[in-house]
Amino acid sequence: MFQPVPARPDLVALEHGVLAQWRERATFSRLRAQNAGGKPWSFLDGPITANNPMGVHHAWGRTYKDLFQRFHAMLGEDQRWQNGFDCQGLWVEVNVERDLGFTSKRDIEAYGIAEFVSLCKQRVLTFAARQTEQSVRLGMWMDWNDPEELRRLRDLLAVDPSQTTTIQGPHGPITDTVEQLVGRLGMPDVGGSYFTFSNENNDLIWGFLRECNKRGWIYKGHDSMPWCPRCGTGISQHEMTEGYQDREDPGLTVRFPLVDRPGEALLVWTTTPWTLAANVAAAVGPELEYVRIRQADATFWIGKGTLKQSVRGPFEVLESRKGSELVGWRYTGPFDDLAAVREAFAKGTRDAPDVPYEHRVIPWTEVGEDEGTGIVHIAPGAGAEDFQLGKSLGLPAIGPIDESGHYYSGFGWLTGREAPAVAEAIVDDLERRGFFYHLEPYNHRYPHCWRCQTPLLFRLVDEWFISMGPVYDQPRETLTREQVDASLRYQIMEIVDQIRWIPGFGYERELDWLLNMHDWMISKKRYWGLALPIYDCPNCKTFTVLGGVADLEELAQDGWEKFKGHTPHRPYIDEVTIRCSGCGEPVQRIADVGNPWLDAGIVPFSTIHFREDREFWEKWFPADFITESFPGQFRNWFYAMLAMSTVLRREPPFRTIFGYGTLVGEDGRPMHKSWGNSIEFDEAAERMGVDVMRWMYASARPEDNILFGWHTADGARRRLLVLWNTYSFFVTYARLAGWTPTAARAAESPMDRWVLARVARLAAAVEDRLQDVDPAAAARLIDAFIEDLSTWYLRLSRRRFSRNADPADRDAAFSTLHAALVTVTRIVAPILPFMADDMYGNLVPAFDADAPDSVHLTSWPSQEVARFADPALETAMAMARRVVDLTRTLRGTAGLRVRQPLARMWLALPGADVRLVETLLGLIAEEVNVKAIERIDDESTLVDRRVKPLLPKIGKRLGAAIPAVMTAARDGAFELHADGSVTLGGVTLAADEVEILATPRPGTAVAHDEGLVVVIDTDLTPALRAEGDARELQRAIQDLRKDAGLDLDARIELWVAGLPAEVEPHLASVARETLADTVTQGAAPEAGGATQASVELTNGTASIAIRGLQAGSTGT
RNA sequence: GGGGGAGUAGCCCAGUCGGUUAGAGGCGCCGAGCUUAUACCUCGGAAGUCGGAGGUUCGAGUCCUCCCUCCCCUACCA
Repeated sequence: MFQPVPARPDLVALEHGVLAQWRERATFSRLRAQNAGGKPWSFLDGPITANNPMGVHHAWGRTYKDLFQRFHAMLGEDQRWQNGFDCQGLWVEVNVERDLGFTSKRDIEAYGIAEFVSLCKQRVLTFAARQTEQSVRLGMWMDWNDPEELRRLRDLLAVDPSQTTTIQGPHGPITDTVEQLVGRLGMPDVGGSYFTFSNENNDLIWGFLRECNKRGWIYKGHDSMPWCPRCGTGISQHEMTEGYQDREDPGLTVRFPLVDRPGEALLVWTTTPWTLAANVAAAVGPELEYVRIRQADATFWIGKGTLKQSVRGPFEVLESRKGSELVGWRYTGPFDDLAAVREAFAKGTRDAPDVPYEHRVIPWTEVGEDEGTGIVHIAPGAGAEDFQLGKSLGLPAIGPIDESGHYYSGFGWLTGREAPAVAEAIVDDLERRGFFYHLEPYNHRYPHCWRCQTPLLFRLVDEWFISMGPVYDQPRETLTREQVDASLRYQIMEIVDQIRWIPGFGYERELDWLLNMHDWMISKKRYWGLALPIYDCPNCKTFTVLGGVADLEELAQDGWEKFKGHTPHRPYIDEVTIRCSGCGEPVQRIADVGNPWLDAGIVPFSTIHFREDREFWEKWFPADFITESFPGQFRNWFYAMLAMSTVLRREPPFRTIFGYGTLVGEDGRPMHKSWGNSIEFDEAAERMGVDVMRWMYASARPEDNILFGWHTADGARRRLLVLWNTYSFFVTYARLAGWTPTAARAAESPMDRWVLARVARLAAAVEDRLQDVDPAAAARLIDAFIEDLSTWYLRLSRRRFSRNADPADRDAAFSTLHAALVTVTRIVAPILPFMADDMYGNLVPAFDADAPDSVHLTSWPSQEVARFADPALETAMAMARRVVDLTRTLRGTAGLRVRQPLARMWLALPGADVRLVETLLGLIAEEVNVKAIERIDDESTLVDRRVKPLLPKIGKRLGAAIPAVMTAARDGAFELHADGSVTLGGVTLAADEVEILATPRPGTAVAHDEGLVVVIDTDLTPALRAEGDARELQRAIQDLRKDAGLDLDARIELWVAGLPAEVEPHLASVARETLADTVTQGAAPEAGGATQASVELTNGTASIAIRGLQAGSTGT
């Protein structure tokens, strides 16, 4: 017997039960064993940052990852099932700093880098364990580490990283120091998720960097770079985009008095007053027009086009000149007395190093007039474009601030002060000294640190880059081999060409990024991350890039013993000096750590053992499939993998990339705790259940944002409950009937054959959609099927499952519904792993000793059910359903409820499948409660024929004659010819250029749709009315049974009073349908525990009462 | 600033090669009906200047031009 199933399931409890069962039965290990040796399907997991608990947005992507892995497992394909954690970088550092209450890098240095780095590792282990547990809860099947073991390693690491311990690997126990075991996580002997902080990961990046250096692509850049004063590090172009925010800055207009033109001054505008101390020049547009104006006793030079926005108060224009005429004018800078300025200027320019430099006007074609004064303040030490401009003219550069954003010494009263905070003081100072002109707040988008939201400053620094190569000003297809070989970006583009991008715009977007990106800045002046293997000799200016820790050991001069035994992280790695390849002097590693996208970009190599097991690597590389949320990844993970694979192999690291959008609250706004639209993963899992979440995710259109919230979840749950209710119905009635699955029997009735045909098509169609990476379409197909199964198959077949049904037909119905449900559980298993397995577990294993005990161990069912396919039957059934709809509409307008039987209806059917539809007439008649259906033929007086010209076929040919033809068609003014052609509107159309449809004659009570015409006989005889009354009576009694909470098979006593005589003949059948053992004409006895009601019938009101005969019946 | 996408019913959104009556679907609303699997489901209804303006065409939600709004990518305009 099937286990009883509640009508309203507790999905969360169900999920916990299934999780326990998977654990106890080792279901996942058995699946892996079962598919071992199968055709490989290589999924590569993009690492999730192990820095916080995972959120519902992660669950979206992880649902995709899991559903595709499960689907391919059902195809029998072998997989690696390796999850990944992203471990290194500023993300983790910032949180550790916050926990410690640190505000600057000085705090970290004081605390100790070794201890700080250890805390970063511990944090990663903490959240790797946490995310592992959450992912398991989501139903994600991966080769997970035991979270307790990760926490144990973390705790041991905190106490003493050098202590020895033992963990269980897939091939037996492994003993090593805690630090080394942590560094070996994810490697073949240790197993489990990969961690990007692993020794192997870091080491392979070193190899990649050495390869880049071999080709001359690594260089040290000296530039004005965006810089976060809080984090104390430069911000790369990749990171800038994420940090733009609206911000109000002081819009300050200052006067720069001209040295050679007494009484005249330039008006210059800036939004960063702190950079004025680094001013070197004032730029004008050589082609722009500038005017000299008089205001009170002062005269100013200003861009003509900026007068309106920049000049306050009345003024008089004195003269006008082109910008090029201003070039070379000397002016007095606002901070010329500062030692740092004097010192920088004393060195002169590149072209005249012996003559002290003086502030002057320089030309710059980029100067515009939309904002400011048309004269641009240039500070090469505090702005990127300024730096480039200064460099091209050989001007000096003044770098005013240190890594925490404070002025260096040599800046007088500014020294030691925080640059962004001195704006007000500088304004006061300038006002006092006569440099001030005007100040007003200015709102603009300004770059901020993506991690800590601090506004960025521009600072003169050295950073390390991988050159992306030249951008050629010509179409890609015209590039020569030599050009491509000289430019990494075009090499990557060739790789991008070989990848399938879903959605398609990802392809263009990646190419666009590659074409426009700057060189890849790989250095970060921080602590926790890849130790860049760059040894920059201060002595001879050559730098060495190592290709692995083995190189380091070989070249080590000093400090190897201090490093030995540690993972390749700061501070220990910094202890080792090597011999400079240029001059032989000892040289230290640069202090910088690496860009974290190097860490994630190498995983197509590091996680599949590129170095230590080439055969394995070749089996799994390239990945068949990756999927990630696309915001950011075109310039981050996707880019890093593409770049690294291009350098190392010049082949694609993955074949198909499936990107998806952003998860927002159900109000369409980003989730935000203070907006009340934010939902934590754990809360969602335990309140809505993860199958519901997975259904929402799978159904979402990936390229759009998904709206996630409790209400949208309710919608998804409703859909799933329809499936559940079908299953619950089946189990309830199978138990009542004592039916259990037996050898499959051929379905005979059209309805049974139809539902099996439907499920066969579903299996094939879902397979097709999932193979084509279109889960949303797969979910839509499943959704439509559930609807068909419940509201058509089951609705019409319900009586066949009842106790009174014909036993053979009832068996057929049970057998069919069982087969359909079992197949559906297998189809939905990848998306709804819990509900599917729970249903399957009840439907199958107890009755089939050969069947797997989990749906996830079954194979994809499309082959097995393919023989049920029957498209013609499906088409005919669709027509039958439309007939039923039309008939219901007619009954509604005529005020005839479906319970009221009708004598007959007439039906006009178009098309060729008439014979097939005829086999369905019985179904239609029963569903719409009519005694007989008559076909309407062409000669019928009930319908006319109508011509529908097929416009796409005739449009081009007829052109301007169309309106006349269409008017004639509408008016029915046409002439039919024997060969099927039609003349109308003065034109003759061939048979294949028109459709002939039936249409109701005006004035008839009919419904129609695309030539399908339904007419009902609304004439009610007394016999029909009596029969309707009987149905009414029967329904009222069933309602009473429901009210009384009686079991489905409880027998009852029935009393009926006031029943009109004409209904009496039907009483016996009413009693049979309502399981009434006794029927008494008259009122129920007083105080008999009976439930009563009254029923409105055609000829009066009847009173009814029932009493259950079955002891202790308290409902289902 | 440059590039891409989008704008269709109260909301989320389909809409093919241009085809005459704008609608697959979902949510919501109104009305009716059905029902001992389903506080569910079915049927019907209301409601739209297809962002705006021009153009091409026998015919435009669909193609073209310009404009408006939103989103995404990209960008240090001082």
